[in-house]
Amino acid sequence: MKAVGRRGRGGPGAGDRRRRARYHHGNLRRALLDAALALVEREGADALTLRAAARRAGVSQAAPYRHFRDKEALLAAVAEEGFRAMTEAMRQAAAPHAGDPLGRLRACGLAYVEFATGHPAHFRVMFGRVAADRSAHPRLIEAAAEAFGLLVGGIRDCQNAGVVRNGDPEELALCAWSATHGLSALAVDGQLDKSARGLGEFAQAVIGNVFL
Amino acid sequence: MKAVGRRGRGGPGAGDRRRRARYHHGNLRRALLDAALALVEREGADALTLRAAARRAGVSQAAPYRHFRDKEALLAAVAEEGFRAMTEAMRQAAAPHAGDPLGRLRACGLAYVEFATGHPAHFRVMFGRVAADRSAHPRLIEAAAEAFGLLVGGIRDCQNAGVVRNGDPEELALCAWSATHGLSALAVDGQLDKSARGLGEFAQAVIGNVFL
DNA sequence: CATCAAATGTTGACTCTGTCAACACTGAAG
DNA sequence: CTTCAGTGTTGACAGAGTCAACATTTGATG
Repeated sequence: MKAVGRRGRGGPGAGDRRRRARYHHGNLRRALLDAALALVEREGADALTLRAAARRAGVSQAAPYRHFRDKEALLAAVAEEGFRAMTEAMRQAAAPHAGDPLGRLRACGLAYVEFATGHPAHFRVMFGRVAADRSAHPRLIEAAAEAFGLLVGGIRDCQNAGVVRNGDPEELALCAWSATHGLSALAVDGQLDKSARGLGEFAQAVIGNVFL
Repeated sequence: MKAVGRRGRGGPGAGDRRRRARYHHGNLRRALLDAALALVEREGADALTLRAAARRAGVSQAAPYRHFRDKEALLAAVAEEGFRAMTEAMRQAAAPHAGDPLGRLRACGLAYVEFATGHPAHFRVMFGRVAADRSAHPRLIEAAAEAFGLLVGGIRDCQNAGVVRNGDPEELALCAWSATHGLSALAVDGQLDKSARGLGEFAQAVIGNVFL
């Protein structure tokens, strides 16, 4: 009698969890996030729907509300994961260049662009409308700040090492960030078709041009 | 007897058009576009709904389908108008600087950023997902190309006049465009709060930094 | 162990949105 | 005047976000 012998939970094809279907999922929040990530990654940002995520996680349509206040909260969480992943990618790209500040910076910028072009839908969620009031999602802000911090720190290191022209670090950083982000955004929006050959080279050129 | 004596067209409060309400609107396409623009401008991109636009134009929910294949087509038209407006703004900003290529370029870049920050929601529509297949909206592509052409042309002029460092023109143009667009996008997404003081100055700095 | 309260899921319902089919009104051409 | 293409209208359907009411677990407490 422990089986939830109703008429099945939801539509057909909701894969059984191997173990007897439990009423409580155990880690629904994480499962919903994974489902949301998968949806964004494979079907685009428009496919990210609370109901679709719930379906994918094998729960009812209202279940997500126990873990996310509303759709905006899910969006924010997805964006946050994106920033963390991008930060990690930048870190790994910079790692081999210990002792070479400029090399690290270039690698970071390249990783930024590659993350964007490699995960366009996710990138769009990260920088899209996400929320009317971003300040309602402090963890999102923190994650974004960490990514930005990597760039700013890299520039500061370059300046300290004397391999970049002088000037207000904050200002130079903003310049570098703008160039990197702009290139990424334009690439993601498909505005750069004509020069489809080597986006990576362009990225290097853009990054290099900013400092010289 | 000419009066359409039914029970009114649609819900209550559909403002009468001063003249006797006509069954045919006369210029619904334009009215819908204006309604859409107003919605985006005053209530954000999320408020842009086919039904809301129809309501605002005083017609039924299905009427828009006589003028736009689907919501995507309306979105594309809104984006197109945005690009045209931005192009016009850049032209007017550059006008006073005849004979001064660098001045023109700076003015264009500044106008680009100002358009973005002055019409954030509209800017988001212009560069958002808009359509899965952008190539289905040739007029949009054309309008966007015209705007970008202004920037690229301005850079070429600077190079011809020798006021910008040498290098592959295409590459430098992309660099300038990326920096300008990136700054705009970051500003619109609210990532630049800490330095909220003078965005205009930053714009100048970014634009100036790219060339030196 | 028995019990109860907090978590966490489920149903069912409401409203809004995009979209379609069927029908109605209008103006212009014949 | 008749007719027809163009343009609007109603009504309906499915899918989405969200909420209220109810069900099932689980863990703390006696």
